[in-house]
Amino acid sequence: MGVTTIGKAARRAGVHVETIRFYERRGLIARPPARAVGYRHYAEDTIARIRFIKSIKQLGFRLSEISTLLGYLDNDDVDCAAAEHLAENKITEIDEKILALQTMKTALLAFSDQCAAQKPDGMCIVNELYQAGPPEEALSS
Amino acid sequence: MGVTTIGKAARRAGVHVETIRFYERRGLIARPPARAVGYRHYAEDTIARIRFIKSIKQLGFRLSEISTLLGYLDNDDVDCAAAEHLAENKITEIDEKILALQTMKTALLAFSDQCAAQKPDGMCIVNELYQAGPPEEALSS
DNA sequence: CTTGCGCCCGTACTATGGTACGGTGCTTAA
DNA sequence: TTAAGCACCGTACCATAGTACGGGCGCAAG
Repeated sequence: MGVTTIGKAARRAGVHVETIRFYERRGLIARPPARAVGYRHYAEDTIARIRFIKSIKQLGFRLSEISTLLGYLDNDDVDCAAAEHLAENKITEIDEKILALQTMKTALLAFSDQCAAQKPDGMCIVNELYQAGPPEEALSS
Repeated sequence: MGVTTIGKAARRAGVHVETIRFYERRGLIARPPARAVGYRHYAEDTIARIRFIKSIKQLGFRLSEISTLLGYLDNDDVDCAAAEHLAENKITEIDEKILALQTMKTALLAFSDQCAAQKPDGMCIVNELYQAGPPEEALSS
């Protein structure tokens, strides 16, 4: 029973079988040393590695970034300064996304308000916005 | 000079030529009535429509959603209640995204702090996190 | 009239993170 | 021993919003 096949590994790591295979293709985890015996056998540290990937991913890192990070780890080449740097860059990135979303939200709220204010005549501002089009000078993509 | 070809239309609407063609394929805008004369000619309202798409997109709506909205508009089937509903759904969606990002940010900040605290021995917590793996019970995807 | 830019079209490719499929083969329990 | 159930593999596909490409023409200016 002790043989950890890909299915068991997937269950233990909390991912799908296909995800493990996908990570192998991407080079995030090594594929077990060929099937001399039959099926691939997954070692404990591989499972830990998959869980690590999963948890880092939840911090908003892309697989490509995780790949780089794992490269450092595999070479014992991670110091706190580098790790902090990664984290801070990601925080900046996240802040930018939040800001963009908040901008959208503000605009949507303003839109909603205009909608509510204009109800009496039954005509929605969407119609006017559509028929008029936004101002011509708003051309910066 | 008055002939608005796709290139001029694109410049005036603030998008790329390929984007217009892409929108045509998606059915967001009608493709001008074939080229009897030669090149396609873009009417003013088509340009306004593209600008409308662009501005709605900036509110966070997907092209598929914009497509639906345009369908309503084309049938004069938009009232304020429906428009407000769309906006509110989108706001909810945006709030969820913001929340997820803020969760990430909090975790990253905690991570950063731990990094800063552990500097003395030169070992980064990333290494430990990696070698230990996250707790086994964290299996809910 | 010819050069060259712009437009035509379908198709393929980009990034992202998987998910699905189909045919074969190993493995294990009844 | 045999059938069920995983595992193996490559490849194709999902959504998203374009972007790029290549070959073939139109059209206008010089």
